[in-house]
Formats: sequence, C-alpha cells, structure tokens
Amino acid sequence: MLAKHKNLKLFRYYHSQKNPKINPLRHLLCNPFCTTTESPELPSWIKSPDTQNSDEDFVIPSLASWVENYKLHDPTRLASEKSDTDIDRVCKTLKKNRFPSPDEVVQALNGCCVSASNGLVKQILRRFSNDWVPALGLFTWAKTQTGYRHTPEIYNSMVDILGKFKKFDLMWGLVREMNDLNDGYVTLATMSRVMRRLARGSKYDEAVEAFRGLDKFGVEKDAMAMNLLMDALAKEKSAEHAYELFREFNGCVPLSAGTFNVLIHGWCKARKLEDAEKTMDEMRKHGFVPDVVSYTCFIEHYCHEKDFRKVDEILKEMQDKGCKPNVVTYTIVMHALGKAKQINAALEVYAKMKSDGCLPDTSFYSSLIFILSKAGRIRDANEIFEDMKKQGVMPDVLTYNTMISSACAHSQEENALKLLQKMEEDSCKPNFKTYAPLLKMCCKKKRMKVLNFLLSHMFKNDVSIDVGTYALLVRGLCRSGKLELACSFFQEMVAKGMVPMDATYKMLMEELNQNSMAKAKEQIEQLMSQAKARECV
DNA sequence: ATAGGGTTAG
Repeated sequence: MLAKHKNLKLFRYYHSQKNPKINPLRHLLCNPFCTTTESPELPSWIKSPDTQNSDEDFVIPSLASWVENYKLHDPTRLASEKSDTDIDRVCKTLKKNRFPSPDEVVQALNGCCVSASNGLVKQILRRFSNDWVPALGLFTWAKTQTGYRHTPEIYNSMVDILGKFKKFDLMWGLVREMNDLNDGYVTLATMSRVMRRLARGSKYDEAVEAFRGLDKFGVEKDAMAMNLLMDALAKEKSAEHAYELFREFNGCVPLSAGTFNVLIHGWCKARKLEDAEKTMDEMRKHGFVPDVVSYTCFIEHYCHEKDFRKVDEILKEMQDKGCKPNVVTYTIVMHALGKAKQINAALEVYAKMKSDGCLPDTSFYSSLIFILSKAGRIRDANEIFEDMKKQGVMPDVLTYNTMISSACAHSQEENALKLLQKMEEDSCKPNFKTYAPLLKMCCKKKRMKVLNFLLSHMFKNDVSIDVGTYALLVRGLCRSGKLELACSFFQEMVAKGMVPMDATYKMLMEELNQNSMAKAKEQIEQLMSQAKARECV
C-alpha cells in the first residue's frame, strides 16, 4: 500500500495541472494543500487489487539540477506566490473544467481579468491544438475584447484545429466569417488547410468542391492552388481523385512540371506503377522533361519494394539522360538499404554520394545515424552525430529524435535524457515524436519519476498529448501493471474528445478483467461507447 | 506542402 501511495505522489506535478472534476483520483492524491483528515481515497472503480508495483529509482547526479528545474515550475507553488503570467492564468482556467462547449469557456474567461493579445492567443492555440473546445472558446472570447483583433495567421490556426477534429461545419463557418471581414483574410494558406483537412477526413468531394469555390473567397484558382489540392489528395492515398481533378482542370489552369510530379508521387505511393508511368509519358507529351523529382518518386517506390535491382536501373537511366541524383535521392536509397539490413551497401551509397560531390544535409545525416543505430553500430552513430556538427550541418529535431530513439532502444536511459537536455541547450524544439520513445521506456522500466518529469517537460514545450501518445501510455502502463494510471489516461483522452483505438481499449479491458477490476471495467466500457457515440455525431 | 521523416513487440 505504501509503495502504491508513493508512486502516485510522484505524479503530483502533472496531476495538479489536470482537471480535478474529471479526474478525482488525481485531485485527491495530488493536491498538496489537501487538508481533509480522511486518507485520500481512490474512486472505487479505479482501485486495483495488486500492490506490488514498486518503482525503481532512477537518479543521475549530473541531471539532477536540470530535473529539479522542471519541478520548480510546479504551478501549485507558483499559485501561492501569485507570480503567474497571463498565459499561465488562462491555461489554468482552461484546464480547470472540462468545458462542454466553447460558450462555457468564454464565460469562464470573462471572469479571468486577462487582456487578450495576439501573442497570448497564438501560444494558447498551440498548447491546445489537441483540445478544440478550449481553443475555440479562447478564440471566441478574444474577439469580444475591445481593441483586440485576430491576425489572419491566428484565424488560419483555428481553422486548422477545427479541421483536425473534423468539425467541418464550424470550420466553414470560420472561413465565411473571415471572408466577411473583407480584408483579404482568406488566402490560399487558409484554403490549403481547409482542403488538406477535408482530404485527411476522407471528404474528397468536399475538398474538390472547396477548390471549385475558391473564387468565392477571392482566392485565385491557379496552378499553385490546384497542385496543393492534388498533393493533399495524393498524400491521402487518393491519387485517383487527384487525377480526376487534373483532367477536369487541364486547360483551365496552367500546368507545370510540379503538377505531373505530384501525380507521379501519388501513383507511386499508391503502388500504381502503370499509372505513374502513364503520367510520366503525359508529362513528356506536354513538353516537360522528367526531372530528378520524377525519377526519385520511382526510386522511392522500388526501395519500398526492396527491389534494388530496379533502383539501379533507374539510377542508370538517370545517368544516361544526364539527370543527376541529389541528396534526397541518395538518402532514400541509403535509408532503404540500411532498413533492409544491407548496411555495407548503404554505406557504399554514402561513399558514392561523396565522390559525386553531393553534400549531405541534416536529413541525410539523420538517416545515416538511424541505419547505423539499427545495425547496432551505436558508436559509429555517435561519431557521425559529432562529425556532422564539425561539417557545419546542425542537427535538427529529427536528428535528435533519431538519437534519442536509438538510446532508448538500447536502454541507455541516461544518454537519452542527456540528449533531451542537449536539445534544449541547442534551442531545438522537441515534438511528440521526441517524447514517445522516452515515455515508452519509462513505462516499461517503471520509472515513474522520470515519466512525471517528461510529462511536465512536454507541457512546458507546448507539446500536447495526442491520440498516439495516449495509446502508448495506456499500453505501456498496462504492461507494467499500473492499471490505475492507465485508466486515468484513458479517461483523460476521452474527455479531450479523442476516440481510443480499439486495440488500446481491448488491452485495457483485458488487463482489468484479469485483475478482477469489475467497476473500472464498467467505467472504461462506458467511456468508450461515449467516445464512439460522439464520433458519429 | 513537388521527392527523403524508422510500423511492430517479444
């Protein structure tokens, strides 16, 4: 019992930022000012019968002060010092309740005594990009503030967030509102988000409709707009729709090599090689010469099929036609060979690239580091990581993600955290992919202290937890027998309007079943049907 | 946002 209590206490910081109403477990265990005399009681449905989950301590002296730094940002402490910034205050208000609709958010913010500014709105929209109700609430509230005006960029972010959650009616409403402002608020950037989100939501016809109606919003139906939509469709594995669009507007809109390359890419990704080749012929008929991008699409396809003989054929063809491979081409081939466990062949590509005088870039180095790590050559990977900086190529978020993921895969916990620290020193902003391997490692090794630290690190870096990350947490915690926490993350995920994946749900249910946690099972079942019902609306 | 960004777990 003691051990369990200790575990949960470690989550104090993270929990204190969460909604107590929604999550009684967290509230009860994590409120440091809790003065009730009763011992903090878990909601009965979340109680677990097993008590033998002891966490392993994980203390690295050299990282201690860094980790401490994050603890100092405990908002409960800040609250008592009354030194909150406006942004912190708004965040707290937004998180205090699980608002049922944006209107309630507006009401809550009205009593908040904060003044709206573009900077504040921009940052909060970023923090709540995975939580559309508070985002839209804040957005609506800000509009009512005297002297405040949304920038077009802020409008575009809001359009994007609504599209991400498939709130297409609200999204369109916002676009019309922008149009009514009559200040050129609706641009191709706006409509590009609209079309991409519609395509992502499998609403292909509506995406095409949006393109047809571009002039209604004062946006020109030019080649760039068409290429954007075709790209959006092609990326969603709907090369057919992209091609239809091409046929419909062929003649109305000026074509470019890019138009054909988007189509070729779409066909290659959809593994429709014949169609890709036909499009390449069509490209020639229109007077365009296939370029390095066109050929690279085919190379990528054959790499995916691990047909390296074909890859060589295309490389040969390029050579004959005087079309030189570039760093992207080389990266694709090297990466594929490395993934296919042909590490030596992959390194030959590196040598060939060098002898061709083609300079490696950050993405190339990231790939090289990735395949070396995958081949177990950690020291070589580390050497390349150091060398790239000497060559004047700076690591970016992908490079760091690769290094961190590799360190985690090899159970180098200390190294992984040091890399995260290094990233911070380099002012390289982490994203959710940075944290995924770290979180997974913590769940697996039951490093609850570090998990807690990582969650606060994410929050501070405006990385919100997405569906995939929640799934990872629930899965990982289930495997480590931390069912209460798994349940509470599941609950939080549903409360944020996300629909858990079936696999996640099944795994949690099975674990609960095995541990005879009938009450919890019932609750999770209810949450799941709630989430599904909401999705259908 | 015309091509490169690691399925996956034991």
